[in-house]
Amino acid sequence: MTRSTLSRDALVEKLVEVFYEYGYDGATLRVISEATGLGKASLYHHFPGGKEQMAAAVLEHSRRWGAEHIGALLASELGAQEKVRGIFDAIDQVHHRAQQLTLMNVFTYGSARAVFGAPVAERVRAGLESLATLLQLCGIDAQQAEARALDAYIQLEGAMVLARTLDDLNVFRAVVRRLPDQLLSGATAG
Amino acid sequence: MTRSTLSRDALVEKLVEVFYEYGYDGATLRVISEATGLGKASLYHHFPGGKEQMAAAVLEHSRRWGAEHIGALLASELGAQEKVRGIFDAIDQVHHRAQQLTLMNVFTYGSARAVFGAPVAERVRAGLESLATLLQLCGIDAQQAEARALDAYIQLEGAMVLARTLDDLNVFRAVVRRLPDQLLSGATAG
DNA sequence: GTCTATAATAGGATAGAC
DNA sequence: GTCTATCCTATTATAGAC
Repeated sequence: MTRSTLSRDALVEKLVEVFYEYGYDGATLRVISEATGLGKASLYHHFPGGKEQMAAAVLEHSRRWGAEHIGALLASELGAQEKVRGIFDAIDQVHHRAQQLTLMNVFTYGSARAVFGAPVAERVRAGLESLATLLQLCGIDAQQAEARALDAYIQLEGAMVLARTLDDLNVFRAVVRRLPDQLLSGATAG
Repeated sequence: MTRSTLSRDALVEKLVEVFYEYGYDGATLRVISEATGLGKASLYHHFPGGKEQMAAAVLEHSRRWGAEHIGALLASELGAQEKVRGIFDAIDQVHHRAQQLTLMNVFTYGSARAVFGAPVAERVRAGLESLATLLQLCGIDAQQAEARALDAYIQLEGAMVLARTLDDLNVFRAVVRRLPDQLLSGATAG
C-alpha cells in the first residue's frame, strides 16, 4: 500500500505538470502516456474514468494540499497577520503550487469547462471569502478586505500568466512575496 | 472586395470568440464550423493553412487593433498622462479587446505554444516597454515605470482569468478602470 | 465561395495476455 | 500493474461538384 500510494501521488504530480503545460484538451493520452511512462491501458487501470478522472484527481490533489497547508495554518494559534504571511510563504515554497494555481485557469477552457468550471469557480469563491475573513481579523474593514482578497487572486493568476508567457517564474515569485505587505497595509489587529 | 473584406473581419472576430472559449487545442474544426456557419471546406478556402493560419489571423487582427488604436494614441499630440488614460479607455470600450488580451494566455498552452509562444512573448515585452516609456514621460522614474507597467499587465491578465473563472466580466472592467490612477499615482509631468 | 463526400490520421477507450 | 492489439469516434485535410 505504501509504495502504491506514493506512486499515485507521483503520478498525479506528473499529471499536474502535463495539464499545466498542455491545457486540458491539449493533454492527449499520448502526451500523458509519454510524460508518465505508462501505457494508455495502464493509465486506465489507475483512472477508469479516463482523462476526466485524471483531471479530477489533479484538482483533488490540489484541494488536499490546500486543506493540509492553508487549512492547518488557519486553524493554528498564530495571529491573523502571521497567518496571512504564512499562506504566501507556503505558496512561495512549494513551486508545484504555482502550477496548481494555474489549473484554475486551465480548467475553464474548452471541454474541461463544462465539467470543472463550476467546482473551480466555487473553490475560488471560497478562497476569496476565506482570505477576506482573515484580513478582517487583521483589522481591515469588510469592504477593503473583500477588495484586497480579490486583488490578491487577480495578481496571483495574472503573475502566473505573465510568468508563462515570458517564461520567467520570477515574475510570479516577486508577486507572491510582495502580496502580504500589500494586503496588510494599514492593518491594526491580529 | 469591400464585402469580402468585411466578411473576413467578421469571420476573424468569430474566431477570436472561439479560441477565447475553447483554447487552441479545444477549438476543433467542428466547433469553428458551427460558430462561423461555414463548412470545413469553406474554412480551408479562407485559411489554406488550417487552424494554425486561423490563429495567426486572430493574432494579426489583434496586432492591427493595437496599431490602429493604441499606436495612433501614442503618436497623437495628447499629453503623456492623457495617453495612459486613453489606452485604458480604449480597452474598456472595446469589449472584444478583453478576449484578445486573453489570447496571450491561450496561445501559450499545448500545441499552440510551439508556434505562437515566442511571438506572443515578444509582443508582451514590446507592450511592457512601450507602457514603461510612456509612464516615464509622466514623470515616473525608470525603475518605478517598469515595475508599474509589469503590474498593469499582471492585473489585466489576472482580472481576465478571474472574470472567466467567476463568469463575471465586471471583475475585468473594474481593474481596467482603476489602473490609470494606480499607474499615474505621484506622476509629476505629462 | 460554398457545399458533400471522402481519405488519412489521431484520440479515447477497452479486451485480454502476461 | 503493465503491456500489445484493437475498436470506434473525432479531427484534420483534400477533392471535386455546384
